[in-house]
Amino acid sequence: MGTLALPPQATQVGLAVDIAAFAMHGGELQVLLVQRAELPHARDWALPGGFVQPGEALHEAALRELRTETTVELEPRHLEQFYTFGDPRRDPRGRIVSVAHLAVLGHGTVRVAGGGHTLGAAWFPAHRPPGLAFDHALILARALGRLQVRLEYANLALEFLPETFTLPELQKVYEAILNRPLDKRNFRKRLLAQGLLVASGERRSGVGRPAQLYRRAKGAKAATL
Amino acid sequence: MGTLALPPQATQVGLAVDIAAFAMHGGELQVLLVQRAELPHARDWALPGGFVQPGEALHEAALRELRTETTVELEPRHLEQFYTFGDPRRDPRGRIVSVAHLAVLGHGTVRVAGGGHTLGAAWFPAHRPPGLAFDHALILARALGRLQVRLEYANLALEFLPETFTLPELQKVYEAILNRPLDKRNFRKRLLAQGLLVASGERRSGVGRPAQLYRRAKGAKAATL
DNA sequence: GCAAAAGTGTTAAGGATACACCCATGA
DNA sequence: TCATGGGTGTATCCTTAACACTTTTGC
Repeated sequence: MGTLALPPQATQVGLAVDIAAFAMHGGELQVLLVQRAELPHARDWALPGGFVQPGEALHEAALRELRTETTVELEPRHLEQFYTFGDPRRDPRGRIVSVAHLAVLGHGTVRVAGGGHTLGAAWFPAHRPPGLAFDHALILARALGRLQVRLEYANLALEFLPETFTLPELQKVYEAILNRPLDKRNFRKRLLAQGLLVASGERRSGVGRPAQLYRRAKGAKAATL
Repeated sequence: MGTLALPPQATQVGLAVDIAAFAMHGGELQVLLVQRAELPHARDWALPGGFVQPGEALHEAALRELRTETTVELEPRHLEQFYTFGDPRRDPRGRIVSVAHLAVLGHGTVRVAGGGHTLGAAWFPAHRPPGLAFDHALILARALGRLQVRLEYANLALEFLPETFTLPELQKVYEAILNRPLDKRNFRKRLLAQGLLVASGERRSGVGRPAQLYRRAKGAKAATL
């Protein structure tokens, strides 16, 4: 057997992950951003992210960065890698390649605080973010596109909501992600026809007529890949 | 201004690209493989690929590796990144992260030879490849899945064919990629209804009735992203 | 009883599927 | 004239989109 070391032509690069983490609140789709403490782009807002550690899988790095940079309360309900940004000049510090991830944080994951080497963390409207550091505006735009595509043929919308929810609430999730209104009757027909939802019998009261509560049907699995 | 060097926590990893390059011949979808000359996995077949060089964009690295390892005759008609494989143990030599690419090589790109540090290069049936080195069987499987998805809503099938082609030829491309037969009448209706093809007036003769030749309609753009 | 939000059905159009025979050419 | 592959049309089903009024509750 020969030696199993990295061959000499193996260029070493900095490997990072960035995470576009979404949640619903205030009836709007929000994205989680951190305020950078260091140069370059000090005090600018950016997607949470950082360098992958030795021996760490990519999705582990994404989870760790999310936790340490933003003090989110819950585990992401969905996490997937969606594109790798490797333009040699995307970061002025040198060659840093970023594997971008899309995360969905469930209902209630609203309180965030800066952690580690950031000045803070906060939610921003996903469809009209502030100016972002590096190429993060591009990364966010692609994450939104991916989220919209996933929504259609995975039941990803459920990940934004608590265990029980009403159909109007679910529709608001769809509308916030797609950024356009949907017809109420067609929406209900389509969702119920999929058989992924079951009525829980309870009703949620508030102003107006109380709404039927639903939960994910047994055997309906979360979307992966 | 502060210094703009890589921060100390930036783990350096080996960054590679691997390419699943497809073409049609013999009425079958084929994938281009190279035979490894070096350990690990010496003499095993693998996807062409290699390390990204400093200052080189990811797609440039993919193009370069394709050229130097396999002596293909033509530029790829389509090239896109589709997933990044970063399991810390995917390569016994150390931490090597691979950005996997999907390539379509046009008609006529059939003659290949090994180049650089490979023992050879050859085409294999994409749906039943030989045993592959590293995690390349997984990468190939995902590339096939992506190719099938792309086929539907991009006019990617045209990239497999010469400038003019017949509808039966185009149908064979679809069938080879989807790995199932399609109805001739429905296929023709659907493709012609899209308005992406125009008859060239010429006909191609052979055994049986000559077939109408088509070409891509002006203004029909190649699929990207 | 009024404001506010939930819930409900039908129609029309377009797209997808299933299916069998005739046509043009070369040998 | 026969073998070979190219070319054509229709009926059905399903999915999607458009569209307005009634019901239930809290105040």
